Amino acid sequence: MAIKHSRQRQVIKDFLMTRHDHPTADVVYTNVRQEYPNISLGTVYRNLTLLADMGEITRLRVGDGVDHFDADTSRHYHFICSKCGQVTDLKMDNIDDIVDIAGLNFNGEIQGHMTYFYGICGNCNK
Amino acid sequence: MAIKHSRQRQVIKDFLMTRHDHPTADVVYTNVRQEYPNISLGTVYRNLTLLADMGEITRLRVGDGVDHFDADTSRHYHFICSKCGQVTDLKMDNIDDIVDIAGLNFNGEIQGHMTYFYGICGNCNK
DNA sequence: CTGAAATCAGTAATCATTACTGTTTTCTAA
DNA sequence: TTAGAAAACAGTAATGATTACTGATTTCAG
Repeated sequence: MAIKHSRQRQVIKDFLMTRHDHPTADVVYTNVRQEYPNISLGTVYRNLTLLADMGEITRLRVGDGVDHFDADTSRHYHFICSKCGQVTDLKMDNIDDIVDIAGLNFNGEIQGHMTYFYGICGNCNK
Repeated sequence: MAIKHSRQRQVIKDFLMTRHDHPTADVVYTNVRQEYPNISLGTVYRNLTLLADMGEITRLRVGDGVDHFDADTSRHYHFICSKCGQVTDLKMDNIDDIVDIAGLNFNGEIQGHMTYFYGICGNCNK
């Protein structure tokens, strides 16, 4: 199943690259729709999954029951506000060494870890 | 809304305390059903949520799209196998200090973090 | 330029979870 | 002990995110 170029996938990725707030599939859909009025929600989901599988974007699961997507594929951490649900990037070093710590007493192969932080964001905290 | 005792809630919690594999609501349902044949799935969900809100059990979100539940409310970390989906406890110290690290350059109040590890478990790795 | 493969739009189906409703259970206080 | 208000229940319908299906359209190698 060789991957062929698709206008829709390009538009989706282009849109995602303009945003730094980790939109959900539905937000991607309604926005991309402005410029590509009859794109279908299924297409958005399929391409987000495809892009994520290809490593061109990242799928984010921050415990709110909805997947978020991020065009920034560099390893970094996220914060989700318990009040407004906003997802923001955190400026901090990677803590990959905790994978080693976790593996010390574990019989199996730990390939990675997922960490996110939660609390009240600056806006909601005023 | 004072909380009243309920036979069903007791049975659910009792069952959860016998398991150390972090079952999902559906697994709780089918098992509790053996001993309480006409308990409803809604009751299981309602009571799992209630118990979690009361802090008597923990709701686990390990990125597989399904909530898992744990009668062990002590702070500890989890590993989820990418192959079989099994969730197991990890024997390691807490790394709460990463909340401080994360908060260094962040404008807002970080209240906690959620971390889970993934990879291939000992069983699947054979 | 052609045709097989990939992708699409639109829609139906799935799956976990929550909401609703009329009935039953719990438990306080009379 | 018992009445009755509040809480919880069983059963079922609804929701919301995501995936699967289908016949039409697009892509692109030869």
